[in-house]
Amino acid sequence: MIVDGWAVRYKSLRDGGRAIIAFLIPGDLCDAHVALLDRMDHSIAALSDCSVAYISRDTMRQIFAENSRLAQALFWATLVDEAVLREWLVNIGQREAELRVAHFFCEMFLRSRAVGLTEDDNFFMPLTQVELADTLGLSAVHINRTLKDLRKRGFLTVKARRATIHDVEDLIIFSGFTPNYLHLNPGAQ
Amino acid sequence: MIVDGWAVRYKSLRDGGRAIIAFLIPGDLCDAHVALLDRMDHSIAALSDCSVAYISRDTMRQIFAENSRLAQALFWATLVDEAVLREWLVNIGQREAELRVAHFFCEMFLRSRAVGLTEDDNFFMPLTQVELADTLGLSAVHINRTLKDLRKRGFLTVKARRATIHDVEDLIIFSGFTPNYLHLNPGAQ
DNA sequence: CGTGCCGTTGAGCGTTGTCAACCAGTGTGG
DNA sequence: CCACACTGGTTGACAACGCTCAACGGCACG
Repeated sequence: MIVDGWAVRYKSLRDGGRAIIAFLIPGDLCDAHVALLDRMDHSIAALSDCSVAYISRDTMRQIFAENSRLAQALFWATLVDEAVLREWLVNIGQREAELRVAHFFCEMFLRSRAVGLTEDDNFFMPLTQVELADTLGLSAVHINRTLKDLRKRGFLTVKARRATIHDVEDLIIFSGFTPNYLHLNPGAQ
Repeated sequence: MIVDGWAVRYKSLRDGGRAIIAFLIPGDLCDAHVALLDRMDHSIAALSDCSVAYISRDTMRQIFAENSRLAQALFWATLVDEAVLREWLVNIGQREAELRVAHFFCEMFLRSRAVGLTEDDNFFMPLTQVELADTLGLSAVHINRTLKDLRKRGFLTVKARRATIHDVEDLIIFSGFTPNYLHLNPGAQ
């Protein structure tokens, strides 16, 4: 489990490139897979200095054997991961560049805020433009131009590993963001 | 759980369109979510006549409480779903149209074969070109042209709700397909 | 003071989308 | 039995979004 910093889930491509599949921020489980799917089908790397907490394979199995509430919580976390992945698929498959980037920043801002990592309207966002490109299925050059446009329109600014969202409500409306997929009220029912 | 036929997981878009997120074929669990995430963040629909088996919410909870091996199996199935989603993300984000379509047919062929639903080199594939477009983040027109190209190159043919893969090995190499993400040997460790 | 990474900008090109027309197959009602 | 409508597939022309290549600027680091 990530305790501090950002990590990244990615796949390497035939042509030497890489596709970024998810970002892990504090509070996220990063490797529930290993306990069950023994072959990993992707890689994980730190993006900044990170602290992580280990949960051993045996502990995982014990949880399933002895603590059904915890097992359900783990299952729940995985289902949320899946929901996020589905939304990324929509974002990348259907939205054009400007909305795509805006949507991504909406998500990361709300997720950061949910774990208390925002300061007013800005948050820790350590990605380079190349990394954003690998994430959003765009070229680095186009990411650059798109960020410029979003800045010019007054939506957001990225500087020195921090992103500032000038008006979250505006950005949510602009990008067509629907926060429900994040299932941010944990275990709610 | 789908027993017979194809179903589809999708999200409706602001502009009236829809994004297709996954296909469910016989053997797939379609709604483990409902038992835990009470709000559904997407929709499911049948694409052909379908038979389904119901597992009640209570049964799901009982499984977690009383049968850790079954709970693990459910968890495992969800992790595989997630792996497929990740690969779709790569496919749509990084590959150009022809490879994208080829990759998709590879996957559906191998998944169908794994549940014994292929006949030699062809299998049930009920999607229209519009549905393929909503799946792969391309326009219907471009799907049409791409299928034409793939046919001309001798890779695959689609006709009357069946797809024929002329040489799976060729198609796998062409599309850069790596089957490991499907985790097709169930429960292996 | 160089070296290297990251960000920025311009020019030209290519893949893919849009619009529009048309064809083939199928089911329906007169 | 034959219009008719409807759905799905096919094709062409043109526009646009995003990519590639290339050059350059700022900044940190050794």
